[in-house]
Amino acid sequence: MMSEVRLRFPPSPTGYLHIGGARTAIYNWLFAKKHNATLILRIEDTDVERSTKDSIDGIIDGLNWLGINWDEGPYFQSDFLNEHIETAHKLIESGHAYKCFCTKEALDAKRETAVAAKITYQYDRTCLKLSPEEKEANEKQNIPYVIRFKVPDGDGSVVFEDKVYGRIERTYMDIEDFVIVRSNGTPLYLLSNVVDDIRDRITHIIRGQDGLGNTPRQILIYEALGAPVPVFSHMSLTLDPKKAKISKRSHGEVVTVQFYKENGFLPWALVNFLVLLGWSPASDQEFFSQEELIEAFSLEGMNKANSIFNYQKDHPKFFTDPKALSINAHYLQTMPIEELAPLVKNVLQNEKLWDNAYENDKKDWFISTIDLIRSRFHVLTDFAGPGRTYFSDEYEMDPKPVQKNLTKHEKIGVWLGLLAERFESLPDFNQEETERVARELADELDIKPGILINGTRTVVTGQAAGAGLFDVLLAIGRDRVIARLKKFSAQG
RNA sequence: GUCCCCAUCGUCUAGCCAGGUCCAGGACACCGGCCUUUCACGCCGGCGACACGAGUUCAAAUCUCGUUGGGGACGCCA
Repeated sequence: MMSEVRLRFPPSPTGYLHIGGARTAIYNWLFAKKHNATLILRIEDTDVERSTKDSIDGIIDGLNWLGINWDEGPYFQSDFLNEHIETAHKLIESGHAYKCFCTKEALDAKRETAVAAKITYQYDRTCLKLSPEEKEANEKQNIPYVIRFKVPDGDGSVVFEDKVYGRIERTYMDIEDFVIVRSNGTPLYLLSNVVDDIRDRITHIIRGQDGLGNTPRQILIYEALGAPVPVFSHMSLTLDPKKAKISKRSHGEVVTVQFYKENGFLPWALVNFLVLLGWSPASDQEFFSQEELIEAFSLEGMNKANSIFNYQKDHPKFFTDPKALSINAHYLQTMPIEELAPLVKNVLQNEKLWDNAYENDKKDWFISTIDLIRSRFHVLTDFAGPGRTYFSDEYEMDPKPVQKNLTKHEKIGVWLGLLAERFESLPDFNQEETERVARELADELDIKPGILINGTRTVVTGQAAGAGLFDVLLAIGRDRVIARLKKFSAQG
C-alpha cells in the first residue's frame, strides 16, 4: 500500500494573509492536488502576544477567496502545548536535551561581548557541563531553566536533499544547542512545529527559503525522536523592487490578499500571477485553468533565485505589478460572460448602482453592455469607475477629453444640440443610422466627423477611451443619449 | 563575525542537470507604425540580458574555481 502524502500550510496569525503567504499556500495546494494528497491548515498561534482572532479570520477568508481549500483543520497549535512539553522532557530522558539554568541576562552579556569582539557567538554549554550535584542543587532552589536541544558532538553533519535546492549540508559544529522550551515552560517554534508535523503525519514540507536555516535543526529533532524525516522543498522568496523582503509593515495594503479582493481582482487571476512568481511550467503557457495548472505543476519548475514583486508606489498607471494587472485583464476580458455578470453585480451593488431589472427585463441589455465595455477594463471595479456612465446619470467628466473635445470647439454645444435633434427624429436608433446621421451633419456643418463623434463620446460617457462610439450609444440608449446631449447643449 | 542560498532583457522567466541547433526564446512594461471617431482595444515592428575574471574543451549562458553583487539564517519570534 502506498503511504499517504500529507502537506500543511501553517500560517502564524499575526497579520493579514499577504501575497508571500498566499504563494506558499498555493504551491502546497497545487502539490497536494497533483498528488492526490491531504492538505492541512494549521494555525500556529503560540505567540500569544501577537496572535489575534481577526488575523485568523482574515487568513481563512483570504484562502477561501483565492479558492485554496484544505482537507483537514484548521488545527490550532496552541491545543497541543502539553504534547510539545512532554516531548521535550522525553528528549531530556533520552539524552537529546538538557536543562539550562543560565539567565537571559548572562547570555545576552556573553553574546554582546562576542559581537563586540567580532567573534562568532554560540552557547558555550555551561549547563551541559554541570555536575549531577550542581544540577540537583539548582533544581532544589527552583532556579528557572530553559530546555536546550543537545546537538551531536563530533565533526559530523546534517545532510538532506532539498527538492528545489539540492543537497544541503550543515556541520554539527555550526549549530548551537538551541532552546526548545522557554523558562516559563512554554515550547518554542522549532520544537512545536516538528511535534505537530509528526502528529499530523506530514510527508512533504513546502515553505519559504527563510526556513532553510531551520531545517537542519528540525531534522535533528526528528532523528532524536526516531520519526521519519519529511521531504523538504524550499522556495525562493518574493522581494520588493529594492530587494527587501515584502511585509505589510513596510509595504502596506498592496501586499495583502485583501487588497486585491477589494480592488477588483479575480481570485484566479491573482493565483495565476502569484504562481508564476518563482515557478514556470515546462511550456511557455501563461494562463491556466485550475485543472491545467494542477496538471502542469511540478517542483522541477521552481526557480531558485528570489523574484521581485514589481509594484511602484504612486505609479500613475499601475496600482500594483503591471503583470498582475494584465493577467487580471486577460481573464476579465475572456471569461464566460455569465460568470462575470454576478461579479459585476456585486461591484455595482457596493456602489449603489445595481438595479434588479438587470437580472430580469434588462438582462439582455446588461449582459451585452458589460460584454461591450469589458474590452477596455482591467479590474472589476472599473465597471463602477469608467463604466459608471452606463448605469447612472451621475458620472465624472474626465478633464482631459473635456478640454480636447469640447472646450476647444466654441460651437460644439450648438452642434451637439443639432445632433440630438437628428437622433430624435430617427425612425430607427441603430448603429448604421446614428453613424450616418452624425456624418451627414458633420458634412453640412463642414467639420470633420471626428469632432462630432469625439464630442459626443465625451459628453455621453465623460471618458476619453471606450468601445466604438455607435456601439456605446446603443448601450446607453436613445433617451439617455439625447438627454445628455441636450443638457450639455443648453449649458454650452 | 559565522553559516547557508542565489545570479539570463526594466520585471516574470525559457534554455543550464545530459556543452554545439542560442550573435539567447516568450510574457509584461516601454518605444514606433498601422487601424480607427477615441483609447490603457486590436494588429505589426523595435529596444532590451547570459554580473565579472580565469580554467576545462575543437566548442560554454550551459561544466569547474575565484571575484563581485544580492538575499536569507544565526532569538527564551513564528
